Amino acid sequence: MYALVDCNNFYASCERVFRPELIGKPIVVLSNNDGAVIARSNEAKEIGIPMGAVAFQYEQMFREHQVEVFSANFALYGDMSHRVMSILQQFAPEMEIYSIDEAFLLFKGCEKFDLKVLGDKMVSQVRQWTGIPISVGFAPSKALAKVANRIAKKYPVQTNSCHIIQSEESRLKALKWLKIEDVWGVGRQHAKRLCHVGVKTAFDFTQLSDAWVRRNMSVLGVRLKHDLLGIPTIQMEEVNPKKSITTSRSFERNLVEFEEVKERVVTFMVMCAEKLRKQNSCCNSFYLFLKTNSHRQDLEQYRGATLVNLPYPSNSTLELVHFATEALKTIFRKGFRYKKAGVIIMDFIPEDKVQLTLFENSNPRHHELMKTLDEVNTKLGQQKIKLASQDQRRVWKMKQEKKSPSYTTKVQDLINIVV
DNA sequence: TCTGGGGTCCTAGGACCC
DNA sequence: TCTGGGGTCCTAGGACCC
Repeated sequence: MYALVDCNNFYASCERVFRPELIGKPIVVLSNNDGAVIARSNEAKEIGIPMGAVAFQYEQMFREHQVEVFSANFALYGDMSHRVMSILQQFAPEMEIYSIDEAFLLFKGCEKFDLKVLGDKMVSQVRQWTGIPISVGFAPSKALAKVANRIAKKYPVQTNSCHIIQSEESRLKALKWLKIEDVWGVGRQHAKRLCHVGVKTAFDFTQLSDAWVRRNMSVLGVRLKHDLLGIPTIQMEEVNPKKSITTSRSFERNLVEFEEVKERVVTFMVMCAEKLRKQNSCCNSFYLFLKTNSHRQDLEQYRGATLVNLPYPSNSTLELVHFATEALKTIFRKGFRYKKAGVIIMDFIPEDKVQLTLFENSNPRHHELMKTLDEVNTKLGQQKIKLASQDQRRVWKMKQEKKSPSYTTKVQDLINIVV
């Protein structure tokens, strides 16, 4: 049996752990630059605030219902996620961390255990040790565990936040209950097409022929169908090193000057390179893009992008920044108002398996330099040592007016308890 | 004024090989 | 009437996830 464990309204719940007076009150968490709603407490959902709501369009609603608004605090969420995962790990022989707030557990060889008892214990222990509410779904396949989890989340009182799909009867009942657009792996496009052929529920989907599903939804669709039939087909996945690393941001205002954009692009590449070294890889190529604000029909639009193949694999910040700056020169056009840019590094190889080239290679002296740089920045805080080409004035420029303290990752932000 | 960020996988079609 | 057959690799675009 598999379990899918999912934290309820995760970001909102994290904020609530340290502000217990907000229990029962509507909370929303905003994206970077305080742009859009990316998490909502149940109370906020009930008021009718949709996912992705644009913050400035909902200001009045926030005021009217006294919605507590938070800027995203990813340091807090990442740390809370880590705590939850480390507790879950103790319950099953195998775990796959699927996202910041979800994990699959595989209970291989645990046939003697009473899953309901185990599930209840997960819920109460995570709640007690971290303050985060979770839901648990058990089933014979990953896709069905997702379904079971949804039921647990939808009916927390009846299920005690833990639902099990094991019998054929419970499987059919669950699939007939689940709308097709809510099935894991069925997005908007597939839902539309499925609707056209009369598929309304997950059960209807399982009645389609493999051939039709293969033709219209590729092998992924076929795997999903079998998983929903109760034949475990979607496997547990190992934690693989990343295949690409992205750093991109919308700017808090439009940027016009090359130098301004360059500063940002350099910083994005610095951040990518740090993550790249953390997984002990070098990259062979990167993609650089910049764009104007596509929401503004009144302004002239431009999207520039370029794929750069490096002459040699590298993870040196100095080298990568150099190539990024050169690449930016080729796509930057004067006269546009830029709203967003980003760097995606890819084609990784392990650091210790770099093939030397005949004419040009990564500067070997950079290796030690980067090691020292990473050590200093780890010890003394991010961006303590910067390149001259980065912006020297401030680290964060994003609009983040309602950010909560980093309660669990910064000593200055620890909560005080007065007895 | 104001609209997120970071990933993965699959497929079709073109270019190329012998 | 008829124009070989069997491959690989790469890329862009589309779909999905959180």
